[in-house]
Amino acid sequence: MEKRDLLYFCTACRDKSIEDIEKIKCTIPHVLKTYKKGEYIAYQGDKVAHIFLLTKGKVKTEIVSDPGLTLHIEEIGAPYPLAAAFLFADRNFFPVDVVALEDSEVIKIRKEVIEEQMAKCPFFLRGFMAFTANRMQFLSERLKIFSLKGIKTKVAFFILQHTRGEEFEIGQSIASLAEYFGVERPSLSRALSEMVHDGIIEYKSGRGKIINRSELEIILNDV
Amino acid sequence: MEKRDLLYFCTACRDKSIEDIEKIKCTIPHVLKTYKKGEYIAYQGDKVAHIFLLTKGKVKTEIVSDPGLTLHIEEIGAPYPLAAAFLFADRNFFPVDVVALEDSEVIKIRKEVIEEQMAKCPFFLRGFMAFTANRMQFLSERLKIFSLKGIKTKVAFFILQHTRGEEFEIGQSIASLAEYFGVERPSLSRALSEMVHDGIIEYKSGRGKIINRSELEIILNDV
DNA sequence: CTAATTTGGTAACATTTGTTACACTTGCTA
DNA sequence: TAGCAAGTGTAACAAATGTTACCAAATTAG
Repeated sequence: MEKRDLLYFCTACRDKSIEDIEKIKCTIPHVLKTYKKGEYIAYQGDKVAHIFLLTKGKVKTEIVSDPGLTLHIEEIGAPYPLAAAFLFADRNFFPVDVVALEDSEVIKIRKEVIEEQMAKCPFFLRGFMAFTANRMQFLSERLKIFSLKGIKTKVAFFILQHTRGEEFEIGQSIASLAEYFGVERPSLSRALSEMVHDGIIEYKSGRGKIINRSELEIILNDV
Repeated sequence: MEKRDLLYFCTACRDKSIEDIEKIKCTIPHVLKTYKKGEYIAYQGDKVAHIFLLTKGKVKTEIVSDPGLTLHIEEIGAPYPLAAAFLFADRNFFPVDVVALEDSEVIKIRKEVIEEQMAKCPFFLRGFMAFTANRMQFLSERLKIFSLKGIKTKVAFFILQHTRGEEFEIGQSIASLAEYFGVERPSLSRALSEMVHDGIIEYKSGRGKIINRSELEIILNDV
């Protein structure tokens, strides 16, 4: 473990060199644990009393609904704070099992220690808040896109959000945009083609232009 | 404004009587603003430097993509903290306009003041963290449901999440469950009927029973 | 420069979901 | 008790999206 891992949330430490960080007398009580591939890091229903900073390795989460039958949920790679959303929530228990997919390393910091550190170090407080706020923002945006029905509606929303003036850039491949929307690539491709055909937008190789803005609005407001 | 509004996030104050709260010498610098119906509370692109506690009234958010053409996003009623996700985020500007739908009252507290208060009062810190964590949890769950393709998949996930043993309860009307899933009521109704017909579950008036659990798992893992 | 790989457009068809309308139940109210 | 409203199941049809396969364009590797 590097000391930097422990100061993951501290905006003042994040960019410091390893040497500088060694000099800081900022001590945070914690436990360092290593897990072999296949070991359980946390169990469904466990109370979340620590931050779990995954510093090395990779884990998966799964729901066990019946002995022998498990349901895979997602994979998470280091470095990442596990269970950050649960530590301070009213329903503060693990909704899933967490299992090491590779040999992994986890720093566990007690909730009370996190609270103290936030009270003590403004940079840590800001870093922690920034982490949760950024994640909330990310989730909000994705949920907004997902809640829009119809691929053209998603496209219209995306374009209106990513344009100032008349021209927009997709900034990523069609394939990854389709994944972002949660639809199949050919479906997105078809929707785009139809919108071009209908004279609503122009589009070519990642760049586009709004032709009929009010039509875009209509697509969106019809929802 | 009630003083309680100002201590919205403080878990120690939330349940106190108005009289008790009056006795607390906990002062938080703030600005109280009132807006007439139709007035703008914040503009798209504004830097978010305050928490906006909506204490009275109702607001809407909208994207203005072109003069005269606006896109309605959502309505928010008091009491609710506006822009809580943006205050500490790296991208800390309003993504929307915020407009008063009724005569409204807003408490504005500067970011620095919030930080100080969190450092000073553990109850405020916890309350604030609980608010953001609960919201993150809510968003995560909804996003999970939305990201599952196919109504039966959503149903399977929902059931496996809401059951210990063999029996489950929907705990809400089919209509509101359909809304939660983001699908139409008859579609959900059809999916349930088919699952009953296929011998996967039993279901009657809000209560159900898993008949073929492994089939449920298959539906989910096929995704 | 050419071949190989990736990326994107398109078409035909299958599947899912939405839409609309109606019947039936339940609980409540006049 | 009759009548009304809300909630639900269902069916026929329409519309949207997924699936699969193939080709063309763009990019990369050699």
